[in-house]
Amino acid sequence: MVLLDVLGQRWTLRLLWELSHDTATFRALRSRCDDVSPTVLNQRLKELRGLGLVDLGERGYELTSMGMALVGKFASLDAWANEWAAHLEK
Amino acid sequence: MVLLDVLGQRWTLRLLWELSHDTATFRALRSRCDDVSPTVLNQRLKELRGLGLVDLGERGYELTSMGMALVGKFASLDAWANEWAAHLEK
DNA sequence: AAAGTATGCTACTAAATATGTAGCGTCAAT
DNA sequence: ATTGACGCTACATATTTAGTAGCATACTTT
Repeated sequence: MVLLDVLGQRWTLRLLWELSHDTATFRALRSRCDDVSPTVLNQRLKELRGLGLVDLGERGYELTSMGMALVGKFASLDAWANEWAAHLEK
Repeated sequence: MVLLDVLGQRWTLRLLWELSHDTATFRALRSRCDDVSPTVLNQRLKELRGLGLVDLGERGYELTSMGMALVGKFASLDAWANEWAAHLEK
C-alpha cells in the first residue's frame, strides 16, 4: 500500500485534516499545525501536490477533489476517536 | 485530533494495516514491514498497546476489537487507493 | 542433558529527518 | 518608500530512525 507510506509521515495526515476544514495560506497552515517548520511543511506540500491531493490556488492551499475524497474516508474517524478517547480515560 | 498525531508517525498505519490481515510475531511483523528496525517497532507496539489498539497474545501481536474498529475505518481506503494510483500513472 | 531454534526485546553507532531561526524575493496597499 | 504579508530557502542543531549485534527466555529435537 503505497498510500500508507505517504500518509504515514509526520504531519501529512494532520495537513490533510486541517485543509479539509478550510483552505489556508502557507503561513496560516504553519500556525495551525503547531508551527511546524517551514522546511517540512514545504516538503509535505510538494509531495501532496505531486500526488494530486492538494493544490495552491488563489485563496491558499486547498484540497483537490481527490484530496477531499481521501479525507472523506477519514471523516467517520472523528466521531470514533472521541468514543475511543473516552475509553482510554478510564 | 490526538489520534492523528498517533497515526501520523512512521510505521504506525502500516503496522495496523499488516495486523489487520493477520496476527504476527514480533519478528514476522518486522519482515512484513520492510525489516523496520526493532527499536522503532517496539516503540510503536508499546504505544499501540498503551492505546488499547493492539495486544500481545498467544499467537503473537494482534489487533484488539478497538484496533479492528479503527482499521475498519480505513477499509474502503484500499479500493480508493487503487483508483487513485491509476490516476497518477497518466 | 545438550544443542539448536525461535521468541520478544535492548544496546549502540551511523544515517536520515525534523526543528528552529533568520531572512530572501515578490507583491499590494499605505 | 515603507510596511506588511506572501511562499519559500538556508543552515546549524536536535531528534528520530536505521542497522546490526546480541541477550535472556522458552520450547524442541537429538
